[in-house]
Amino acid sequence: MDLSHLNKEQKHAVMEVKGPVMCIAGAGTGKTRVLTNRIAYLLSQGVSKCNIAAVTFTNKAATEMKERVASLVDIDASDMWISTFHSFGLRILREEIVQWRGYKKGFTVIDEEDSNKVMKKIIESFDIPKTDCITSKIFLTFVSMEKNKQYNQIVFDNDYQEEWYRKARKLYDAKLLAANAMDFDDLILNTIELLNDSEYVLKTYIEKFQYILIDEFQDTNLLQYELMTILCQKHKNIFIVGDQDQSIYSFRGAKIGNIDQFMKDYPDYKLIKIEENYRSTPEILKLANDVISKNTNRIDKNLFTSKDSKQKPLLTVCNTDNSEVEFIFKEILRLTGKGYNYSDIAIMYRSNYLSRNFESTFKRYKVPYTIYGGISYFARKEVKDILAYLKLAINFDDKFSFDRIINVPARKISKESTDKIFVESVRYDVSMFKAIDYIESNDVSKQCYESLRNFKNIIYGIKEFISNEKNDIKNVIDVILETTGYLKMLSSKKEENDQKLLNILELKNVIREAMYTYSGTVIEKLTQMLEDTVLKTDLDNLDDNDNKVKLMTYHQAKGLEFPIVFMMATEDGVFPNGFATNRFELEEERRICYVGITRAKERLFITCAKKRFMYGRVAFNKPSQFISNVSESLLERQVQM
DNA sequence: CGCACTAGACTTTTT
DNA sequence: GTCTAGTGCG
Repeated sequence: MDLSHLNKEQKHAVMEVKGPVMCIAGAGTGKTRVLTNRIAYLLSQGVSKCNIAAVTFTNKAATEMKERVASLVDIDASDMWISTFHSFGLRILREEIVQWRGYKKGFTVIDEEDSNKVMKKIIESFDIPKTDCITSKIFLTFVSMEKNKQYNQIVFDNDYQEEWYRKARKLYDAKLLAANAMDFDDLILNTIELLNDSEYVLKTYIEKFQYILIDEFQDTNLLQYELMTILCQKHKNIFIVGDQDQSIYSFRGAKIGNIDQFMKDYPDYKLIKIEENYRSTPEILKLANDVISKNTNRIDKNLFTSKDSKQKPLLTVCNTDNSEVEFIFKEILRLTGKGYNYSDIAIMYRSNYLSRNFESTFKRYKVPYTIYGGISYFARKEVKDILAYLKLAINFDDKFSFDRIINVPARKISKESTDKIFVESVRYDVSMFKAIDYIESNDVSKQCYESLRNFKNIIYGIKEFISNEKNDIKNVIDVILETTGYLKMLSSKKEENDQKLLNILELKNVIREAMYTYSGTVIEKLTQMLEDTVLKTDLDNLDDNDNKVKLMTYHQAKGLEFPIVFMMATEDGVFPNGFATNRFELEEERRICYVGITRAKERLFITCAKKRFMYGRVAFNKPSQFISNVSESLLERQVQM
């Protein structure tokens, strides 16, 4: 295999295939290239593709990795174990669980919204007075912390809270199990437990995964690391790539400490540092290096580049948030006038609300733009509603889908009536859907009784449509829209529901695509697609090469690069965020800043405003300490008139 | 059951 | 300032 396009360190990281390897790859040093080439190299050395596992954090990264491996060695990589941590766990669980700890084959995975609904019902059932310390949100964070073994992070306000939490936790587990459902954390936790429970399963997978690769290692949490540790215990060919300076998810449980743990667990590990950056100009890199050098406990590294010099990053101190927007726009117009495309430009900020100022100005200047953020595609209410009909038609046992749509659109089926159905379903040990048959006409209102019959017919209608292989399967979306009355509901307020309808119709494309990507009968393909959508946040193909200015948070920008980057609202209290107080939190903010700077390839503009409207008040902010502490020579500075 | 109103919150969120 | 979840009324 040809590795001549790699530099010395990259080559080393690709070819050092035996034993534990830690690869420190700074921003823009070709991390993905190393990973994909390493997998390709393994394959070219005769390693079978089923003996390799590679895990990342995003679907996007996983898809990209698969595609690039496939093109490097010209194989079909679609069935390779290259996936997100969660899909990885799910795949093992799906393959191995027939009957396990009460879980049955065909279990469902629920998202945070569903978890929240479950917890809310539990707290309601306690029938205790409302308090600030007993909310579903707080309890769910506790559940997640417990599942992730972050026991030390759980701090109860008082005994009362702890007592109710313990009860809630038990009920939460029981409800999920009864519904044959797992939450996101369970996908990792249960995989570990299953491996612990079953000698056979453990043996299968530790034999199987001869080579393990972990991407973005700095963002792994305790459980994810534990899972991979278990799996590589036999072959110990574990390769981790990461950059502790880009760890910006500790609020989600990411543990930079896993890097130290790795060094302890595998004392004979090999360290490979990749420091040559292929992305940014020397001026941008110098600033990045200077900013991040103020963090403590780093494995020291110094990015360098052989790229040509360009202008220094420019800090502009603006008077107000509005004049900051003006400044950025004038620059955008100037740059596009010089030949840059809109798509070369990204505006980045710490918090989503900061994008608000831009919308009206973008429209006024007629500059095309996309603001990233907000609710992701598969989490949208209307999308989930339609999918719930499809899920229920395929699987009558899907309690979460049943609850979701039994009265959406409103069809006079009250909460009391659904409670009655639930009672019947428990009594006869059948699904909620089947339990409708046990409801007598005098149990509920006449309206409700009719609606229930009708509801059954709707679901049977959908089932019939998807069972007939002659039908064009993507049209099931039209069938659902029509028969459920969903279309009628949306038409009532046309203007504001237009986008919703478009989102729903986009599902036709999703289904069409699924017919190509999955195999089996139509229903099998649909089932797989529906299982996968829980773990998807956005439409992969929606990330575009269209000629628009992109606006996003630094978190969303991780892994991306742009010729021109504007870092706006770089002010103390905004960035670093006012919530960050202790040293640990400030260091994470500084890493976010580092991520921001290193997104830029050619030009970096940093702006701040002396006066800003925040939360309906005027705030007088100082320029961010991250930037104002930087040595004089690294930055061009200007103050707006 | 569904709408309208009010209180309160208000970083980041790969799954 | 703006969005949300939760309450109360028709």
